[in-house]
Amino acid sequence: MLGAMQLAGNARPGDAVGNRSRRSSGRPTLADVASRAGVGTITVSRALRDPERVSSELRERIDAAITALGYVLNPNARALASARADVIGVLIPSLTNNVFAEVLRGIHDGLGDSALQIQFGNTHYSADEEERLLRVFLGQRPSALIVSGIDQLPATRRLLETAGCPVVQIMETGPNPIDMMVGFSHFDGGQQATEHMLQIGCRRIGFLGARMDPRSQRRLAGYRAAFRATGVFDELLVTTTPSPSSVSMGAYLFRQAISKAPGLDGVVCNNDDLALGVLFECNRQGISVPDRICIAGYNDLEMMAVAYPSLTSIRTPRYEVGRQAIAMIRAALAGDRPEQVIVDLGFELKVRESTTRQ
Amino acid sequence: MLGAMQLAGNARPGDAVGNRSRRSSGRPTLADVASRAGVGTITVSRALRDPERVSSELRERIDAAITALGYVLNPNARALASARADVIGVLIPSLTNNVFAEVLRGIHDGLGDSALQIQFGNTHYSADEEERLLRVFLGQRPSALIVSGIDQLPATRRLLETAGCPVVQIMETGPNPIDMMVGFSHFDGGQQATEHMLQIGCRRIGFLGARMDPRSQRRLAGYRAAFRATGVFDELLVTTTPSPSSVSMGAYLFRQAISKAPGLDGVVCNNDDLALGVLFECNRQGISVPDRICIAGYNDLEMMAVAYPSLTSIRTPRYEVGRQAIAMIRAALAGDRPEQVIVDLGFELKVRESTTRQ
DNA sequence: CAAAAAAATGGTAGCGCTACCAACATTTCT
DNA sequence: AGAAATGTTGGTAGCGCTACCATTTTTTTG
Repeated sequence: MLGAMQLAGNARPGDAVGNRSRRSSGRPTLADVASRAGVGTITVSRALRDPERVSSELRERIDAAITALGYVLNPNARALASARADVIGVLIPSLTNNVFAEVLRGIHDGLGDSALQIQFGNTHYSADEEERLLRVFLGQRPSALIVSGIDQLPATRRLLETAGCPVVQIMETGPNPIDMMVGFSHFDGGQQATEHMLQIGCRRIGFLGARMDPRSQRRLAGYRAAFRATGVFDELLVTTTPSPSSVSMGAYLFRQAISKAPGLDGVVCNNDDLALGVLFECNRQGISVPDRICIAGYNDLEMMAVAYPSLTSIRTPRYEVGRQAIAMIRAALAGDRPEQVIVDLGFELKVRESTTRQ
Repeated sequence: MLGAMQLAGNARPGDAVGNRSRRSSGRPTLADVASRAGVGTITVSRALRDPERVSSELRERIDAAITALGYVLNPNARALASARADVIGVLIPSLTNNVFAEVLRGIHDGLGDSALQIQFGNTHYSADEEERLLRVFLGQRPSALIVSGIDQLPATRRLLETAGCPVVQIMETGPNPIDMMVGFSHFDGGQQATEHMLQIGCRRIGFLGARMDPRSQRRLAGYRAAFRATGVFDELLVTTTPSPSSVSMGAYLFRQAISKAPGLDGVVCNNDDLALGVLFECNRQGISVPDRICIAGYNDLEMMAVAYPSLTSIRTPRYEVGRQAIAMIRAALAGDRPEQVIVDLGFELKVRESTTRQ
């Protein structure tokens, strides 16, 4: 087994680190670096955390010792001693969702060369699972927490409020932030897409929604609001399912919608996967897009602009949400908490061929 | 700031945990649980790790104390004391890639209710970044490591060999595993897709590839091999780019291919995004699929079956790779290392409308 | 130039847990 | 019956680091 190879592999002959006690990991420690550099352990610790506070001469000797020994700091020991881990806990509802994958990418990029690490948890769109994971995370005393949405359970909210670290709610904005917020309005997005369709002459606009998490619900609410102002609404126009979203689900929901809502001339979709499914189903049934059916998606994934016909969508700043969340956390950890604790990054309606009638 | 709220929030009045030293975190510790239950600390520790080894009477008293105090184990202290963290390091080349998102999902599901946590790193398809992240991970003495592919740098490989924990290379299989492997053959997949197209009568089959990481290279090699056996090959049929893959890149590469390789009658794509881009571009240019151009993708994402026409693809067991990797790790950690250290999960050619000519 | 302030460095005592050994209680064996 | 094996429990000494203070050195100030 590999287990046996560890000592053999790590014990460098001629090294200052000789025969240690059985409990030791065999790796060089801060004390090893200190004795090799001829300084106290605490000075090495300082040189690592805040090089400015150590004279340049000692700093050089310490750096040399670190590279000579191949020293790597033990984050567990640091976390234990300082009662604070350099970890940001991130709670995301789904992994297979492109949208959150891009948020995660933004988070990673925002970290840059900071020592912070990401620990992330997948809540599977379950508030209970979110609370369970949060408790696990809090046990590690994270430096900061990022949670998705604004609909935490009351108990979860209390946990977050007393977490003792910066907390950022992402993907949405709302009135009562736990601490900070970065997102955009899903209601407005749903409304704007629908208004656009009404404007180009659609009258019987359906709404297709899968999963129907709180953000989807708000998009649907925006859709309804657009009708209140302008059009004639009919409950049969709304077709939703609690099942997860997918391209095939888009095709399925469209088939349902078209059979129960006669005269349908457009669909606003919960997200881009559904919209793509609708497009394929229209192609398959020989329904012309946009002449007979207009289509709008949500999120503006990369494929939307390439599709034929290209698909109208609401461009959401997913990557930017991740970056901004980290920027706010880093500012807060550095001591200068942003005075703007609710950041609305907005969205943009991208009008394309699927809603362009001449 | 929230920092100030922590003590206020966590100090439950009337709690056994009273005025602790300033350094303490304020949370109940193992010792608090032990004294409340009237047992030694080590017994609580055992009750937590291996309940079977503690009498049922003490176990109940300990459980009661844990819930009464709201005790949460400090993983950093555990990791420090046992020189081993309950963490599995996962190194993945991309986050925005659906394929790896599903592997990650499989990994998470495979974990089930075990105490293991995932720490994952994004290598951005860079071997140097992979090595850097690996060093960071090794500093935490993970319980196991999962790395993508089989093309690690020699130094990275050495680090993994001496990591002293189970290591699983995923997504590919090959001759010299560092420790264990779960994957499938990309060469065979590329070859099989190409052979299928030759079989249905295509003669001038192009290969479109983006990113061209090692796995893509092997798919391309399989494509070439298929020609060696049957068809007449022409280097102009291959169109690749080091840029990341995307649907628009598929459309772009197809435009290139069709202009430089006259008589093109089919394309084998590196992955499904490219294939979808090709389909859209064909639609846009009025090129009939499959009558004039046949299309095959790779991975068989969910949308492939729904597209119109539906798209042929190689179904790869991504989710299963993640699950299997964890299963092997759990077995190894439990002491019974699987005797089958290289697991080939295979793939399946899904023939659909885009390569069906009557 | 002495006194005060600031900067640089070190010693020591934990952080909360587990490895290791020891002690005792209980069962099984000869 | 006593001896040996097994099971259960606890004490103690760290794991590798940082907080807190003490000490020494350097700089600034009146």
